[in-house]
This record gives sequence, C-alpha cells and structure tokens, in this order.
Amino acid sequence: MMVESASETIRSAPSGQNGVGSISGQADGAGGGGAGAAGTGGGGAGRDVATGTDSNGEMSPAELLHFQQQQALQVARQFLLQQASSLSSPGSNDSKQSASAVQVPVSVAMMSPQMLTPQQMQQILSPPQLQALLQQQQALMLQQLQEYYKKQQEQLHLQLLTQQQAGKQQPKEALGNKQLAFQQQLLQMQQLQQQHLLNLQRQGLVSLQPSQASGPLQTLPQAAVCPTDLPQLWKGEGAPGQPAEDSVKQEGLDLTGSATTATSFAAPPKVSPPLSHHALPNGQPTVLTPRRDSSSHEETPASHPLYGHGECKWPGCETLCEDLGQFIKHLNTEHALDDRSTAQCRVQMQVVQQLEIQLAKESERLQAMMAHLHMRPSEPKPFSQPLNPVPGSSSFSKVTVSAADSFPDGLVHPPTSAAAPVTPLRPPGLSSASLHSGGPTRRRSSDKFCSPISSELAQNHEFYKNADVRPPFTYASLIRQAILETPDRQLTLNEIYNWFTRMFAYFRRNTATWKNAVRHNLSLHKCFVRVENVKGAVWTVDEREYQKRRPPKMTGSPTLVKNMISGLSYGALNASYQAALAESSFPLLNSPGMLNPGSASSLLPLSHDDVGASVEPLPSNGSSSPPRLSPPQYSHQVQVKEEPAEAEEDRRPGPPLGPSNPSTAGPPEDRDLEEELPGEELS
DNA sequence: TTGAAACTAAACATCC
DNA sequence: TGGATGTTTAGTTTCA
Repeated sequence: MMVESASETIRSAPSGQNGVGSISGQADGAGGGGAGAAGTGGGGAGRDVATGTDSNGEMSPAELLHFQQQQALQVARQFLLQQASSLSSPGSNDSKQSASAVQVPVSVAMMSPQMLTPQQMQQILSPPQLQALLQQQQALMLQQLQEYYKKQQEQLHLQLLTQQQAGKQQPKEALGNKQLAFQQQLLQMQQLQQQHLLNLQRQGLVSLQPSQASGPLQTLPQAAVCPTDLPQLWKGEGAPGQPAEDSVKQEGLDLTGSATTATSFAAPPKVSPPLSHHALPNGQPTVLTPRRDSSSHEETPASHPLYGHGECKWPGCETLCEDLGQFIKHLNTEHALDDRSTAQCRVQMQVVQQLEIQLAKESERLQAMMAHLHMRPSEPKPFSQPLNPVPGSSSFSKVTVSAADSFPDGLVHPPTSAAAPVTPLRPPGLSSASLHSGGPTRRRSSDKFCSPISSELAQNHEFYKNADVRPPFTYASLIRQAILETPDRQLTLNEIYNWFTRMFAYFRRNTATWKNAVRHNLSLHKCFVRVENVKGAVWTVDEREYQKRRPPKMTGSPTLVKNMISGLSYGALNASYQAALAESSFPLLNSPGMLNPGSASSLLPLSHDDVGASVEPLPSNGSSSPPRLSPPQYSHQVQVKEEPAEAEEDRRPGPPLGPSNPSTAGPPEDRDLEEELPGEELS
C-alpha cells in the first residue's frame, strides 16, 4: 500500500523534470504516449523487468525511459523501506542491508519524502549532514538516470541485433526500415539522455550562484560532489564504535583525497550503479576499495591511507594520533563497524563513484572536443592537473582560476577550463589576456583586435553574467557597448552601472573601484560625450572619437595581421566554446558555424564594436569594408587598410561611424547602429 | 628600453 | 550634509 502511493509520488518527479527544459521539446512528441505508458509502466514495473524489456519494441524511447525509471524507483523505494526498518532495529541491520543492498542509491528515493521519514534519516545523520547528503544524492540521481539511459541503449542495441537476426527471413525493405527505426530510436535515446542529464544539472542539481562563483570548486556542479563540501557531510560524527573485524576495509576511503583518488585510478566510464556493490555487511563494495597506495602523495607518510600528518583522515574525524599504532587503535575504536561508519562508507563510495563517473564523462567530452577541434590527442592533460597559467602570463588571478575551474556540466564553463587543450591554439601574438583571464589584466589586445565585444558578449552572456570573471574588455569598450545596446544610444551613469552589474557578475563586487573607473573613463575619453537630457545628463558615444582611439600600428604589419587573424579565430573559438559550455554544452551552440574558423563570419561582430574592435575601422581607400569577413577576407582587408584613424576622419565628414560604412554589406543590425547613431547627439 | 594605453586610486568640485 | 556625479592627476601595469 505504502509502496504504491510512494510510487506515484516518485513517478511524478522524474517526469516533471523531464518536462522542464529542452528535453521537453523532444519528449513532447512522445509525451502523450509517455504519459500513458507511464501508467502502464508503473504497473508493469511491479511485474518484472522482463516485462519492460518485452514491451520495449513498442515503446518509444521516452516511454522506455520512464518505464525503467519507474522500475528503478520502485526498487529504490523498497530498498529504502527495508533500510529504514533496519535502522529502527539496529540489531538486525546487517543481514537486511546486505539483502536489500540493491541497485538503487538512496538518492533516488530522496525524491520522495514519504519514503523515508526525516526521523529515520536523522537517526543516521545530523541536519547538516542530511542537507549535504541530500545535495549529493541529488547528484547521484543524475548518475542513476544515466545508468538507465545506458541500459536502454543496450536494450535497443539488443533489439536491433535481434531484429537483424529475425530480419534475415524478412524482405530487405522491411528489415531496413526496422533497422532505421531502431537506429533512430537509439539516436533519440542518446539525445534524450544528454538533454535530460543536462536538464537535471541545470535545474536544482547544479546551481550556480554568482556570489559563490569565486572559487573554482564552488562552481563545480554538485553532480561532481565538490570535495570541499564533503567535510560538512561528516562533521559532527563521533559516535562510539564497536570493534569491527573489517574496519581495515574502510581504509582508502579518505574523503580529503577523494578527488585525487578518483582521478588516480582510472575508472572505466561504465560503472555499476552506486549501490550495486553493497555486498558486504557494512555496505562496502568489494570492488570499491580504492586504496591510495598507488596514489599516495606527500600527505601519506604513514603506511595507512587513512592516516596522515599525524591525524586520522577518516572523513570528518581529524583526530590527532601520534603514531600509527595509536591511529590503528583509534580507528578500531572510533570507526568500527556500526551504522554510522557504514553510512559514511556508503556516502564515500558514492562520492568516489560519482567522481569516477564525472571523470569519465569529462574525459570523453574532452576527447570529443579535442577531436572536434582537430587537436592532437597525443598530449592529454590530466584532469586533476591544476590550471596552469600560461607561462609569462600574470593575468591568472584568483578570480580567473575560480571560475576557470568550474567544471563539467555546470553552468559556468569558463574558457580557461579548456585552457590546457586550447592553449596550443592560442596565436603567438595573442596575449593571455585574451584568454579571458581575470584580474586586472590589460586587455588591449583582445579588446582591440581579437575579441569582438558584442559577439562575445552575445555568446557568453550567461557566462559573464554568472561567473565572477572579469570580462576581457576595456572599460571604454564596455561602456560603449552598454550605451550602444540601448535603443536611443544613451545612458545615464547609473544606467551604465546597472548594465555592468547586470551583465557581469564580476562587477557586482568592488563597486567602488570599477565605478570609479567607469567615471574616469567617461571623463577621460573623448569618445564619451555627456549630453544634458530632459532626464538629466546622459552619456553617448562618439564613434569617430572612439575609432580614433584605435591604434594605427596594425596597418600592413603581416605579423600583427597574422596574429589578429589567429586571434580572431581563437577568439571565435574560445567564445563559442564558452557559450556552448555556458549553455550546458547544448549541441546547438556547438554548431559548425561557431567553431569552424572558416565560418568565422558568423561569429563576427554584430555591432560597431566588432568592426572596430576586430577589424580596423576604415580602409583609407574608402573601399567597402564588410564588417563580417571570413579570416582570409579579413586578412586581406587588413592588409589593404592604411592609416585607419586619421584618414578615416579626413575622409568621412559624414556621420561619425567609421567602421560602419553604409556601403558595406553589413547586417541590418550594423546598419541600424550606424543610422541610428545621431550626429546631433554627439556634438 | 620605451612609449602608449589601460587600470587603479585618490582628491576635488558640483549638484541634488 | 551626504551621496551621486563628474573631472583631473598620479602611479602602476601591460604590451608592442
């Protein structure tokens, strides 16, 4: 009875998540049928797994997914019920746990509050632990879903093979159609999997708070179980223990080294569901005894992996032990086999497994990215390797690193997260500043010829909005961008402030500094014109003056041109990469147009700034200078260009819009900018 | 090494 | 009077 009611509760959770976000688009097609199948699947779940398998042939991927979710959730529910009852009767927990240690992690059941009462949970964990555990297990749910997807894929493959066998007696056409249908199903399943996972991550499972984006690991998605958060999971633990014969098995579960541990032993991408290895009475999987012997670093001088720096490294313990013997004694007394230790081990197991999965996923992603970017896969960089600031670059401030490390599947995917693999692409003339490094880096290069501000902003809007990363643009270009984004091309100082804070998480702090800089720039640069308006003083942009700021040095310099072109390509690549990551790696944003340097035109600026920033303002010969050029064209254009600033001014008595020559075949947006930039405003 | 540009910080003035 | 706004200067950093 209770099982059934809980089943309904659980059933609604994943489907609700399915319906949110991008996945709904694809799931909609099967949505109606999926809903119907959910009911059927729910009933079928009680029968047997084989039932679901049999009906797979008729079920759509979405239905299949839902059906399997129901099955798993039901198993999870039963598991938790048994576990809960065993917790209330500690005397017999071992046998029950071992018997009920089925494939479903607690995380799945956590979706249904009815399944395990808070009191029952609190018997094991303290409130902070519960909270942390909840977060972690939400992340684990993600993993669980991934497993379901994999199962379904396997089943589809299986069916495909079966159909192929059976199809030998069938007409060729029928077989081809069936195969095609299966392949489409498979493809759809894969897409569903990706989008569903991304959705889950984007929703509550992965939350990025701008104010917290200052640390690399803080932005680490919860799916990755940030190691720095884990101690919280263990704090407050101090229950007495009883001697346990297998306490030794608990070694290797060093929480503090979970990350390194996870990366030290290469975990196969395909791992069993989290609790599938709960074969031992204490919940310790036999396959998961990640000793740190091989990965023993400087922190493990003693022979015991749980002992280091004279203290117990049991998660949350940190008890000082003078020597190994004392530690062993402490281990046997304080961390013996009991419910608490068992629970801790489970959590640690999940942590490790989650990290393994995360590592595998990121590894695959990196390989795919490198393959896509035609990079040499022969120089793999370890994931555990900290971000290496580009040699010679002092620009990697803490801010940069903070956002830079925010890792997989999180909302924040700063460009520097790919700094290692992408570094080879960085053109020699392009400074590291253009790598969106944070800190007070001078950004002339990226600002002026490498990184079109509007396009980059457009592509990385979410990134800059959420990540505490300093935008790689000068104050002047940012101010100009803010002003040009408005319909009437004018902003009050306060509105400029608001634009900064709205667009960039970085400018939500240190307000005194950057606001002063904004005012300073407004006053300093002639390109910013203060106009008395009805509503007070507003600031406008004098494009002529702005373009005059441009350094004329680039003219005809092959090196500069080359660098600039490379920088443009890189900038485009980098920007698109950021955007794609910031958008949770949606394939759409990885469209060829984004990454293919050959189609860099699509990345090129949508506004003056792009023209002005990435391409020198105007050709002195007055020839048309298309604001969007593919790199070769771009190169040619730049080489032709001469005396950009002065000549431009001499030749253009008209509206002060140097780069946006009306004769150019620029996009409407550019034209609008040109035309709408009122000359009277600038005077 | 040098000059230019950008950034930061600060002082000061004006206005509401 | 205090805060916002605007101007100016000085020192520093980065890069070509």
